[in-house]
Order: sequence, then C-alpha cells, then structure tokens
Amino acid sequence: MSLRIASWNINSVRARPHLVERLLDEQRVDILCLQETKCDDNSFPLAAFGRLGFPHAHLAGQRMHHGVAILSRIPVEPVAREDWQANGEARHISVRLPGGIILNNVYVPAGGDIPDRDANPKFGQKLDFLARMTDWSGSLSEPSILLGDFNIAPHPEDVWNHKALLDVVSHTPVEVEILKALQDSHGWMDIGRHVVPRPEPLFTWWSYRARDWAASNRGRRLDHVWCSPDLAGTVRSLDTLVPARGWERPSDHVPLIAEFDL
DNA sequence: ATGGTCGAAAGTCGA
Repeated sequence: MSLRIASWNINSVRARPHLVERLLDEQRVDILCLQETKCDDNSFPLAAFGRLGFPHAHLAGQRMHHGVAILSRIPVEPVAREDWQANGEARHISVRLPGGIILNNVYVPAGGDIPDRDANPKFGQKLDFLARMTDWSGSLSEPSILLGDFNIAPHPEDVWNHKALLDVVSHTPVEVEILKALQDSHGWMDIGRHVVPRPEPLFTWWSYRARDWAASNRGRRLDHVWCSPDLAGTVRSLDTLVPARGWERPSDHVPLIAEFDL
C-alpha cells in the first residue's frame, strides 16, 4: 500500500485553518505532521481535523511557543516522547505506524541570531539538542522515519547564497557538521536530496521579511524527511509544495509530502 | 550594513 506523509511547520495551527483545509483539499495526505502549532493540547482544533477526515490525533502542545502534532486518517499508536531540549519544551512526538515503522516528528530549536554558544545560549541549546538526538538515533533498531523542521540547511544548494549565510544561524559550519553526525549515526537517507539531487537548489522556507518572496527567492531548506536505510527501497516520492508559500496568510514554511510503498 | 514581517500576547519575544 502507498502511504503519504506530510510535514509542515504551520506557524500557529489556530491562525491557519484555511491552509490546512486547502492542503488536504489539493493533496492526498494520510498522515499530517505539524510543527509550531503554538497552542496547548486543550486549545488544539481537534474537531476541525475530525471533519477533514483525520480523527486520530497525537498532540504535544505548549502554550504560545513550539508544539508538534501528528494527525492521521488511520489509527496509529503513540510512542514515548523524547525531550532532547531537556527543559520540557514540546518539540517531539512519535507514533508507530501499521507495520511497525516509527514516525518521529521533530521541531529543532531555531537557535537565536548569534552563532556562538557563549554569547547566545539558544545556539548552544540547539547544538545540545542535536547531540542528544544523535545519541538516541544511534541506538534505534526499528525502521524509522524522522521528519520535521530541523532549522538547518545543510548543503550550499540548500540556501540562496552559501557564502552570505555561512555566519547565519541555520547554515553555519558547526550546525552542518552536527547535523551530518546525526545523519551518519543511523545512516539516515535524506529523501529531499534523493529526489532532487544537488546541485539543484531546493528550499522549504522563505522569510516573511522579503518584499516579494518569490521574486527575491532567498529561501533555505530547513525542513526535511529522512528514513532509516531499511526503508530506502520504499520511497516513492517527495513533493515540496512551493506554491503554498504564496497562499493567503501563509506560513513561512511550505509542506513536504513523502510517499512510501509499505 | 540594516531592516524588513509574522503570531501570541498584551511586554515584547521568538522566529
């Protein structure tokens, strides 16, 4: 069977119900993984997702900031959450799919503006988060999918201007190195770059601050879908829905939809 | 080099 799994940093699920509806209207999605829902679990619009055909909701929300959720058409089993931030922030949620595959939805800390652990504790927290993820990743034994907003654009072609962004948090060499260590710890397959090989540019995020995001096209590939090597043969496609950046009152991130033959 | 815009919230802060 084919399973289509979407990942989207929605930048407030309550502010953008129209976007969720449009995505699900235009695309076949079986499981929707959201990041930055920005609401606690009691405020999550469960009824709206139920009406859209997603009655199975697994939430890890938080008031105001962060927050992740997995909405599904089919029953999935909750799996223990991880706290890679080590402070209780809602940045990871996980479920077991039919067939036993573990689906991990993660929202990696953005890391602040200054790429220096001493001057900016948020940057250190981001690096520490990824180091804890790497420890976790190295000991995984089940077939797994790891997706979400990683807040790192690893390759030169994952940003609009490699040299200009070398000192910009999300593309610094230390972040790229630590993300590579995470990837190597389990042999994760970067499906985005499997489907759109370098040096083709590929972006998933465009700042709100540009006058015209499409004309300037100063994007970054911050969102990713990875799978463990034992699932590599099941990957059918991954679509990056760039036009969604131009929808009404958009998120600054666009949805990714990965399709697997399981 | 700087500022530019969002959302949540009612200050600014984080992104």
